[in-house]
Amino acid sequence: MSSNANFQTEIIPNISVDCVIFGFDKNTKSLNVLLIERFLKFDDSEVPSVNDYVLKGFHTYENESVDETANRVLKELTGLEQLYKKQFKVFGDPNRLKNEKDIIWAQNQHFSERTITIGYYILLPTDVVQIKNKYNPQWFPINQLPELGFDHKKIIAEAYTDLKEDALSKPIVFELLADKFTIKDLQDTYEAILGVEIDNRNFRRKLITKKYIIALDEKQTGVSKKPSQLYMFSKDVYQKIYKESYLINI
Amino acid sequence: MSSNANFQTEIIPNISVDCVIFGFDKNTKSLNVLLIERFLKFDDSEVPSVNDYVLKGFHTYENESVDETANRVLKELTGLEQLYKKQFKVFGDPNRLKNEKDIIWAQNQHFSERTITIGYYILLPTDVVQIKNKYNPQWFPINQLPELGFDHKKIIAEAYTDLKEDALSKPIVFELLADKFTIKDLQDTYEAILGVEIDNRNFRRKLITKKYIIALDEKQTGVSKKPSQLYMFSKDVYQKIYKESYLINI
DNA sequence: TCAAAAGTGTTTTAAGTACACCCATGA
DNA sequence: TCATGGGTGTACTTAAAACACTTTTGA
Repeated sequence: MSSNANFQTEIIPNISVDCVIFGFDKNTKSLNVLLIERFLKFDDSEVPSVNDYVLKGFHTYENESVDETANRVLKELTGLEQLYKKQFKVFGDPNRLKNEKDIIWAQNQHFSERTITIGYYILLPTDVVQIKNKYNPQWFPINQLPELGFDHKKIIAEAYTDLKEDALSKPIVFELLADKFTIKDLQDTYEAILGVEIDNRNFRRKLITKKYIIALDEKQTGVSKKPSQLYMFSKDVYQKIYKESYLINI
Repeated sequence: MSSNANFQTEIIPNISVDCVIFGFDKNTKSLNVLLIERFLKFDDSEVPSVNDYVLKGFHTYENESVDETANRVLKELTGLEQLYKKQFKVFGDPNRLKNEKDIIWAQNQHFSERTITIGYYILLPTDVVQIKNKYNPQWFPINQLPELGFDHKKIIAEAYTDLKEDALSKPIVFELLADKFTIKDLQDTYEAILGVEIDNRNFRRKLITKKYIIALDEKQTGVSKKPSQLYMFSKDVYQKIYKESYLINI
C-alpha cells in the first residue's frame, strides 16, 4: 500500500487494469460476469458508432500500485472492497486495441492505442452487488456473453480458464458464496464453474469430511421444503491443516 | 506476434520484462537461477556504489508484445529461443525501485523509477546455456542467492512459489531436463524443486506407468556403474490422454 | 398428503504409502 | 571382485466411483 495513494496525481497513459468480476447466482445456478455498456453515437449519424459491452477498467495512477488500481476499479463499480481478487495475466499485444470500434473509442476517450492492461478477476456472490449506479452494470452468464469491445472476450476467456484451474486445487469456491451455505450450494457452484455434473452422494461425503467445512447450528429459512443444514468455511482451519502434500499429479 | 517486431522503435520507458531463468543442474542436483552482475563505481570513489546481482530484463519496445520482450531478453542472455516460459506476475508497486542503490543505478542508466515490470520465468537444463557472453551470467542455487538488486529477491521468490505449485499439476519438470532422461533424473528434479525426499520405488512405479513416459531403446553411457534406462516425455500422448479429470482436490 | 429437495450406505476399484533387498555394470 | 547406483515386489490403507431409495419439511 503506497502511503499517499489518496492523492491521485496523473494517470499512466499506457498501463491499465481490467477487472473480470465473476459472480455466482444461487438462484439461476449460474456463473456470471459483470459488464458495462460501451456506447457512442455521433450527432450526424443515425446508428451508434460503438454499442457493445466491456469490462470495467481504469488506468493506473502514478502513485498507486496495480493492486490498488484493481481495488479502486472494483470499488467504483460495485462499492465493494476486500474481496478475493487475482491478477491472472497481462495483455500486452501492440495491436490489442486496433479494431475499428476500439480506435474510434480510444480517440473519443483520449487514451493511447498502445495500452498494456493487467487482468484481474474478482469472485463474489452476485447478490452483494448493488448494480444501480452510473455505470449501470449488468450480469451475463459466462456462456451467454454479449458482443464485447476491445480484446475483452479474450480477457474473460483467459480469466475463466484460470478460475477453472484454480477451483480444483484452492478453496476459492467459497468466495462465490455467502458465509453460510449448504452443501448443495457448494456443489452447484462447482458445477457452474466446471460445467460438469457431480454425484451428490460422493460430493457430500467428501466435503462434510473436511475439517474446515463446519456445520452450523442453523438451517435454511424461508423455503417450502425440508430446510437444509448450513455450513461455513474456516480459513484458519484450512491453513492449519493445509499440509504441503506434494502429491505429484501429472 | 506483431508483424513488424523486427523494426525496433522506441522503448516504453515505464514497462519492462524481467526473466527468472531456472536451470536444473543434473550433476549437483540443484535448481539454479541465472543472474548477472550489477556493478557501478564512480571515479571519485574508493568503493563501488553498486555491486550486486540482478535478473536480466529489458524494456518493451513500442511495437512488440510483452511475450516478445521476454523472448528477446532470453535470447540476448542465453542465445536460446523456444523454451518453456511463463508470465507469472506483474510487479507494480510505485516504490519498487526506490532503494538507495536502485536510485543511483536508475539515474545512471536513465530509466524511470516508476517502472512496472512483468515477471516471466523460463525453464531449461543448465548445460544448454553457453554462459560466456558480454553479460557474464552466473548460476546460483535457488537456496543460496547472492545479494540482489531492485526487488529481484521478491521476484525470484514469487517465481519459485509459482513453479513449485505448477510442478505438481503440470508436466513442466521435463522442461528442466534434456529430451532423454532417466527416472532418477526426474526424481532428482522433483526433489530439487519441491525440497522434499521422494520414495524411489513408489516414484518409479508411478511414473513408468504413465503412457506419456516412453522407454527408449537406449541406455546411459559413460557411467562407471550399471547404465540406466533412458526415457522421453511425449507431449502428444500427454495432451491426448489429458482428460479434464476435474478431481476436486481442496 | 403431497411435492420437493435433503440426506444417507455399500461395494468395487484404483491409487497412495511404507518398507529392504538383489542386480548389473564398468573400473 | 567390488563399489555404485539401478531396479524390483508386497501388504496395507485410503480415497474415488458407481449406484437408488428414504426422510423431512412447509404449504
